[in-house]
Amino acid sequence: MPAKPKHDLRPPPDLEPAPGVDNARIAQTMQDIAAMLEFQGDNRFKIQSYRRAADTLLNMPEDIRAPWREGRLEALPNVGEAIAAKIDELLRTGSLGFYERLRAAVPPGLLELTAIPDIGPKTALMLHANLGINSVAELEQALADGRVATVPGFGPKSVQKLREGLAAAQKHSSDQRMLLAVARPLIRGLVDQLRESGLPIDQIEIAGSIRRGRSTIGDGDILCTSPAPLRVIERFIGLPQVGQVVGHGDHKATVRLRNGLQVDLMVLPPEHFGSLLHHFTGSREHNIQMRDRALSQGLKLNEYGFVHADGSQVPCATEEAVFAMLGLPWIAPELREGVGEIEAAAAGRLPALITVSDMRGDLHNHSKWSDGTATIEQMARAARDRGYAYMAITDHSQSLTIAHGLTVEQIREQAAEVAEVNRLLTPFRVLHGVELEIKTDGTLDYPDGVLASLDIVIASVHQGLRHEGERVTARVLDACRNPHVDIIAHPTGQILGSRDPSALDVDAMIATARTTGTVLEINASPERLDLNEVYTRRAVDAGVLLSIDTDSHHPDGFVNIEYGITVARRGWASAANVLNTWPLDRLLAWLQARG
DNA sequence: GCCGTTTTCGGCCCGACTGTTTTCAGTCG
Repeated sequence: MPAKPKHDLRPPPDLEPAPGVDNARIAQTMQDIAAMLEFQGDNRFKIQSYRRAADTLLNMPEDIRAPWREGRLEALPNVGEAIAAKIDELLRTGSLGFYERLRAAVPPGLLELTAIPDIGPKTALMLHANLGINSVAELEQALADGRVATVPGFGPKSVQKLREGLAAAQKHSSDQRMLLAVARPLIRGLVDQLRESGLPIDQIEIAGSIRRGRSTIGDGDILCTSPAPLRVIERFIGLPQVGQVVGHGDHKATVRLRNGLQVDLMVLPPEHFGSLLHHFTGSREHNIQMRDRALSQGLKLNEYGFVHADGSQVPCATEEAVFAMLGLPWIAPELREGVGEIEAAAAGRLPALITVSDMRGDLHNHSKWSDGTATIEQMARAARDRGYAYMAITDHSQSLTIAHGLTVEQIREQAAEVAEVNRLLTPFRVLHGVELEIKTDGTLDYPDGVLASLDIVIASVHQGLRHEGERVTARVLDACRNPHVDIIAHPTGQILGSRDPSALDVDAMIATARTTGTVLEINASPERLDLNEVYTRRAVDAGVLLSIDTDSHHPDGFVNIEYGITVARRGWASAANVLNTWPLDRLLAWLQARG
């Protein structure tokens, strides 16, 4: 165990953390501190420390308030005495004196300038010192009237790059991310064009956050091996989807597609493929930890392979070879976030991650009876054609009028149609269920007697998602405690890119689900992916069962299961953690026992 | 500011690309 000094920052047991101070908020503060220290020309390793601490906070599998309460902030990776004290101050008071003093010292508009491509702290400071520029608007003005060209070191090409960077930043706000389900097909299209180009391409793969399966994507990475890198680069930057060539060299090109997505291509000779793939799959924190491990074994690691102390080089043609060199088994890309996967690999304790082929059915789907577009039979046949043994029809309940929720009478009628489809398709099984509204007053949308007559009940919140945390949490916990409720669907209600998660206390829901035996859904719709990977891992750690469902409204929807599986894998889930990997008879017995 | 299978000091991941500063700093991933 690490033997770093411990200082007891444990808060008094009755001290409530400041509201709104969570992992993301503290991480943002740390990133802002790093940026402001950069402006002050502070030690770059100190700056890096704040950035690494921010990464830790964003990727760690638990809520920061847990280690805070237990006095073990300093046990977190990249958190030492000084940063632990700052986290503690933020949690106790909701603010941080050190941060406020920096804010007062750094001109406020400079941070926003660094959001523009090719503007870092040095460039922003030059613009500020020479032209008094304090904001993006002032930069725009200075570019328009030609003053930027008068600053020493700013030649015509630099000015042009600033113009393009500013235009790109205004067109596509830099924090705007694209859904995995949108970005991945785009990048696959580019890969296919290169593969079919007739150029001598040895291997070509998508890397980066797309390969790791992040739910949203900031940019794309393609890498390939070829004996003729320059020809591949030239073909790439000439592809029709390319809107702007940001840069290109002997082994690397960066372009911006017409829709704004930035894509990097790296090309190396074939013997480097494994090293290259590992390097550009990342994440940054995973790579840093891998290089730390290499250094501790007297090796240097880069995208070309390993370098021994005597300078001799060891290229790796496969990723397995990269990991093996460090005494590790291959680690799945979804786990490579620097959150304990290297330690787990070294100890032989990597989970056997769930795969799409583990799934035996889909438990959350809609038909024409509510807001779906297909009949129950069409949905069932599509599920059966996927090789599933069962599916559930779970149309909306009556309160969700916008989705044509079913009255008690209608859902009773629906039972007959389900029975008829089951007669047609046996041994495939359609479970008759409902997506039951958890109403704004906290009650459920059907009486218990109706719920008892259904095969499966999934409960969810669609209305009052903006209720304050205590209220929305109480509604969900009450639903968990109803013995007829089997699954809580899309618990936080988030819509990626457009609707923030509700204020639901997810940890409280996980704790309650653990005692009530309620299953938590990973909704596989690409825009939901709710639970997310962080809460999935907490649920897995707590021993709470998951259900991965597509929430399909038409027969084509089942293919989205891959996105739910990706979230589950990023949450370290195995098939054993997931209800709908079970065979039908085991599932039925479990549902029967719940009543 | 963090960290330790060369441990409490002296390191810190590593390289590509760009523009312009003719030898390298800035930015990015």
